[in-house]
Amino acid sequence: MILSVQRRVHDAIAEAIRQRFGMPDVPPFAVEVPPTRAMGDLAVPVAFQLARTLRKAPRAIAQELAQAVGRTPGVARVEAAPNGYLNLYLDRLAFLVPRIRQQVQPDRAPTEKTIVEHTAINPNKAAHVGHLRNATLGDTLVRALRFRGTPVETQNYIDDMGVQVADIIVGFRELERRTMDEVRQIADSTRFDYYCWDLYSKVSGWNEGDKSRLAVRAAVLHDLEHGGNDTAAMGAFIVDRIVRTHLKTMARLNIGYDLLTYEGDILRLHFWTHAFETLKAQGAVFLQTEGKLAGCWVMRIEDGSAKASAERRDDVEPATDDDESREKVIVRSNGVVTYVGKDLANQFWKFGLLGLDFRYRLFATQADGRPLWSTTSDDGDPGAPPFGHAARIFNVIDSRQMYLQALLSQALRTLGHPTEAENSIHFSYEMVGLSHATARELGYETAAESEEAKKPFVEVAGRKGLGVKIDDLLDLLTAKASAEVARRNPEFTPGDCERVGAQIAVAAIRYFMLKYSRGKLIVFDIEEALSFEGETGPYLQYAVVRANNILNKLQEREGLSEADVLAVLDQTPADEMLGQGDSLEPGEDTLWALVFEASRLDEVVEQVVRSLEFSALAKYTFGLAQTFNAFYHRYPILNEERVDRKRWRAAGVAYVRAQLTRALDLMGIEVPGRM
RNA sequence: GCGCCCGUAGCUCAGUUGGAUAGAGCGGCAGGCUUCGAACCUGUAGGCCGGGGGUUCGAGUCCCUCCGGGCGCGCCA
Repeated sequence: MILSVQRRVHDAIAEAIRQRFGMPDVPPFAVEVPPTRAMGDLAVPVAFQLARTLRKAPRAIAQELAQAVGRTPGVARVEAAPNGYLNLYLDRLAFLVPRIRQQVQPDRAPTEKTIVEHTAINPNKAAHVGHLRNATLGDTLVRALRFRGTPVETQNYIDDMGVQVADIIVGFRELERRTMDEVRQIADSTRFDYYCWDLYSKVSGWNEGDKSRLAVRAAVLHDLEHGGNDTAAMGAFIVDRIVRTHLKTMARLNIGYDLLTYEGDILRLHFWTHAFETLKAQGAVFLQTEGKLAGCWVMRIEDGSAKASAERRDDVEPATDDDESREKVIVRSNGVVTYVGKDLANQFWKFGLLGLDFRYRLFATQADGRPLWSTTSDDGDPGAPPFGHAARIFNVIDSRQMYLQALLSQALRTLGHPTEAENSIHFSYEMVGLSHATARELGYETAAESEEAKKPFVEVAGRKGLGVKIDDLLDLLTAKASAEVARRNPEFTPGDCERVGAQIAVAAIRYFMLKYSRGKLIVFDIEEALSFEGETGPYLQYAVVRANNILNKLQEREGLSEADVLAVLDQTPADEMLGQGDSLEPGEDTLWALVFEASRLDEVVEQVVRSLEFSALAKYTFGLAQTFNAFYHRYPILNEERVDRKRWRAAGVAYVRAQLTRALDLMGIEVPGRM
């Protein structure tokens, strides 16, 4: 873990600048990691920034600073590079030994309670690859925040009152003429989410067949909202069963939650009514009296996105109400609140600004033993932990909803909560499409000359039943991986193969979802996702498994445990680590370069949380695994004859293994014992 | 029409708050398993970073503009 060292170096150089150049205000500057270890372990380009104000060449400034920086703990020497960089070389042993012994914990950033909301799948059909990206990003964010010590609450929003649920009820009632008992029986005897997947696409077709049929759906929606009738009972049953299938699917991916928030409870506990009063009182919404929106309560949409409003300057004339200043309907003229309204109430509640709270009941106990709570409108469990009251909120939701997410911030600002508006973060990412090849495999043919065939991808559409279900994908990956595991490990039982195969499948799919930056549309292709070679999750697991094997063999053959090796490091000549050995080169490929790279995990996590760009974590971990693979191919460990080298290498392997394991855990990937 | 995102090697993509010689995987070519597991490693070829202006000591990265592609902009969610 390297952040603490970077901070120390930063402060030492800032102090040197103040002293040497008499600058009370040092401009912000970065502490970087230079491209190769030959150039040093840390680098500071501050001389370039100071060149103008000091009217000196960067090189001269760097040289003066190299002199002026006093002895800094952990830093062996400071050099001015000819081009003006300030390069720092760490005191390797002082840096490494405590880290290898796991005596240096990651810095705990002082942070306040954070809520991450993700997954939020409509509870009316099976989960597909689009949902997969959402849940993987959300869960990885949760893990990254926890890693740095941030208290996180993970919420999964359940839209149990929406059109999609209504459609499924219409399907059972109108298309299949099912009674409640029959629905129950279907749920007990089929993969219910798959059954509903097919039914939903039938209903969509039925709805389109005759527009008057939408009245049936409207009636169902009405009954759902009012409750206390057969429709609501059937809806509640379906939602409960589907939610449980979703949770099961997510559990396969090592994804869990703290709280399920039900839209129905937001309505029944009158969250909206309460929020509405506040919004009216503050003038955030108003009753439109003319035009086509007459009779609706609307919110005026500020021009520009959230980004534009964040950058707004007072000196800029606010865009005069040009054309039609746009308005978003919050309450329809028939008095029914829109989705946005309910979301506003939910967001206020998350910040503890609503003045009302849910009641809670224990919903389930998750695989890792963590309890999963659910909101309820009934009495609730008095022993439930406190929820909500967060200082920051991440809503993980694809970029198509940017516009609506911006409204949440806007409302908070209008209501006089600028800090909460700033901390109301839309974690936006691009959607997942299907490659034409994969769509074809799913039996979806596009006419050769159609508009759709010319597009670069095929859109996932639950409405049309077009999409790759997560469970199908996991089954496919697991089968493939299990077969490979069986081939390589003849002594494994079928159960072993299945268990390890499942771990490999999760690694493959989670890594695949994380390796692209979030602004990139993923064109999902089954062939590609099934790969276990090259830049994939299984490659990463394999590197750790190899490290495990090396350390296990050291134990078996020589009776040396990892602890034994670490214990004697102090008495072991460190030529190998210091780069003083005969056959060693100063640059890459050395043990030092490997363990130094491994120490950067905390720095990478900080960067990832700052940028919400998990591809950086994926690439870092892959690069570290690659460096490690190359290292042990080049330098023997068990078969090294010189005992000092052997010890240091073994210690390095142990450290890299620990850091890789942590990095994989951040991505929700487990490491099998063997594979 | 307005807003957001994308354009980097044959293909799929990385490229840190602007910094040192533009990287990786796949595919191609040439090598490496009696040694700590070849889901691996080594070497090699392959790039006007979509085009054009600008800011800067320095631009793949920031600004403007154009081109190409995607997504939003509903009394749906």
